Amino acid sequence: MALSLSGDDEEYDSESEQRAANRPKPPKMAGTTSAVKLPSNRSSSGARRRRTRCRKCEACLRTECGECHFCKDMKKFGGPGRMKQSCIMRQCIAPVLPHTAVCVVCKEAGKEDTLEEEEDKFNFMLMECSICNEIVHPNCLKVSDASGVVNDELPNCWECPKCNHAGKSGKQKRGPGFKYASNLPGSLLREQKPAKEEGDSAKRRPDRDETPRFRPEDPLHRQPPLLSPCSLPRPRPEDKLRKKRKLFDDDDDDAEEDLGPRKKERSDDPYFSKFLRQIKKEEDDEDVYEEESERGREPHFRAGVERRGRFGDLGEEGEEKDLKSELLNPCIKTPVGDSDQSHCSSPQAGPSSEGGSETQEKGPRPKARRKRRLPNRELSRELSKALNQEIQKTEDCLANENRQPLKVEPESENEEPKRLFRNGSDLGDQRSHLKTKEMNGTPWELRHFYPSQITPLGFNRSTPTNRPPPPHSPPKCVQMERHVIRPPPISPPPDRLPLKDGKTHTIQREVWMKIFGNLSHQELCVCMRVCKTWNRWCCDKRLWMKIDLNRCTSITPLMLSGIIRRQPVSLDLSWTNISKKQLSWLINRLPGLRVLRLSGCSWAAVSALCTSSCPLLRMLDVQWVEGLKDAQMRDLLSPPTDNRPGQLDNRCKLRNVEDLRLAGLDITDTSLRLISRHMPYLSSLDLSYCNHINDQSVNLLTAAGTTTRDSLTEINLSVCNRVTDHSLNFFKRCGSICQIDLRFCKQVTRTACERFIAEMSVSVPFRLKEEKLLQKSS
DNA sequence: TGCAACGTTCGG
DNA sequence: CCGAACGTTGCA
Repeated sequence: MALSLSGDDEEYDSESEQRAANRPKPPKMAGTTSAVKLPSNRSSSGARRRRTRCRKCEACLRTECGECHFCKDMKKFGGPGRMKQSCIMRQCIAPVLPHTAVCVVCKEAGKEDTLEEEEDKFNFMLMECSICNEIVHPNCLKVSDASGVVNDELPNCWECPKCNHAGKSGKQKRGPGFKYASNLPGSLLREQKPAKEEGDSAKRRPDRDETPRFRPEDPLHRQPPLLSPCSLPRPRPEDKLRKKRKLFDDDDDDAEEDLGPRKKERSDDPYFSKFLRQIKKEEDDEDVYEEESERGREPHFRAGVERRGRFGDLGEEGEEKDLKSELLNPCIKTPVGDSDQSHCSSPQAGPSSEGGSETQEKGPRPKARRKRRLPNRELSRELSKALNQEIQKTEDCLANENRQPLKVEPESENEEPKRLFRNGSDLGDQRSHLKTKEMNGTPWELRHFYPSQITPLGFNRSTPTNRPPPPHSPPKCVQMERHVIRPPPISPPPDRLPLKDGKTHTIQREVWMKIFGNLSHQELCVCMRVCKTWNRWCCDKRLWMKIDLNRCTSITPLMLSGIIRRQPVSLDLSWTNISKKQLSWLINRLPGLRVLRLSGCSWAAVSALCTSSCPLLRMLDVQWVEGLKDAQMRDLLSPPTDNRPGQLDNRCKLRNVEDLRLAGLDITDTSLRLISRHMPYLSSLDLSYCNHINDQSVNLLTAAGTTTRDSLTEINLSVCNRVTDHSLNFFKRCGSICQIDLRFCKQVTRTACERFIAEMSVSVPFRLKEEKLLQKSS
């Protein structure tokens, strides 16, 4: 077999062949060293060589989390050890060829380390073809006119000139980092269907167009109320949409605007412009930079993201859409291409392999080029690539050293996918759509006002149908679920900004950080596009303590990865269509999360909290969650069901919650009992619009022996129509209560409030801040 | 030699 | 289709 590995491979290879032909797998064959089975889709000459950890990337340097599925399986963590998989947090980002790999031609190992010139390095490094699996030194190939296509995603991986020239279509080869894809919300594995791999791009393109992944009506159906219960009316998404969308367009027409901020800075401000030019890497790779930036404008963001970003101070709005996308997707705008860093790391997650074939040679010399084609078969693929691109480029690239002296070239197909999402109609009739959602004559938009903002009349959500339609669970949305999202980076950024001349900028990182700290998220996103160093700096989690995706109608994998990358303390996913898998995945990777807002999401999604542990969570907002009733509250509050030895944790998963928002839920005293029992630190409780809440409920919360009696400082019972004056008596026993909101409680009278104030005045002075809104004075 | 874990198969 | 299982590889 054309395998460039150590001698013993021959046998196993033939064995593999046999196996492949004789499936199902025969029972253990004694005496043979059956090994790597060939992929069933194998259409080419060699068995694929297993890759191994790079041992350098952040993932490799991590220790096992001890909590993931695979860790729990490990013997060292008390598991049976059957799964034999690496910790999810340790999935190598840049799996390398094993040391034993040698060139199929000269039988020697990679020699790039012995060389200085970038080009030599490339010519003497081992490259494994993702199609025929041959491992060769590019220099050992005699193919003259064709060049190989380097797979950005994996070190030492390309489509060799032979295969490339023969027009074979490649399969995406991924390393270990991808192998658990099938176990994660973002599986990529399933995409590698052999049957689908074949076929030319010409065929695929229409294919894709026929099945747009983004259906115009989807976001409409899922449109949450325009007013959140706790805020002023927000501008309608469509108001800004046109403009914002345009920011993301990368059509030629729009390119100028698209590049907007950066270009402007560079041209308008001579100083800044000069400065930027000094930054190492940018100047030499101007084209690359541009291109990467363009490329970075990933199409899917144009799709679902409803641009109502509230990142940073969004008073100025305008570009929230851009912002939100960028925020979560900063790295893909990262300029790369610098020969000393970018490639490097190997798994440059660039768009890779399969897909179209219209790449063009730029120059004669580089023997290989980076593949720039966007896959045009499935959106999921685009997304996958974009994701990997993002992650790998910005994070890991910086960490590794492989070098590939390749040139980047423009890629026309890049623009392709975008069209899918630019259908201006997608959000076009939101307005009319919303109108159809009016209930009981109350405009949709008004349904979620807080009492102070609405007329409570007719606002009694007494039946489930009166509930604001929360988003349905996300449609079976391939693009959202097929992603490998890697753990957040830990590597410290450089202390100083490297400049082109080899020196570094005089201002230290911490000073820059202070400056960045004064910028809005929107501005940060712009800064992220300046250079890799800024990109990393601006991603510092201190700058992203709070991430707000409220009402973002489509949570994409890129967003998820962006979130993980920033490790926010506070995350607002209200009124989004996040799925259970996504949420679960997120929570498990946000160990420092303190504030989680999920209002208006579906119970299907929120139920992710049942299986995930977030011990640090202090604030949980699940108001208006569709389907969240007593039974679900029990699931939410009860200890994990996994009681295998070593997994036992009888404590409530939400035991540290201090602020709980339950507005608009059909919960009864049953839930309140659980809350009282399981949330000893509960200080603020929002039960507004809960129609089952009555005096007895208040009695429960304030009864002797309950922790809530002493811990509660704020309670919101507004628009709870079963609550009467009598409840006020119960509140007298609350030691710490500071605010009682009884606004729009039909059965609560002002007189009773005044009486309460009078009676309490002896010990704790209260006042009426508003009608039926009692607040402790001073 | 033993451990970690890759990549595939298989069962639900 | 998904995830558990496991044979075998790669390396210290």
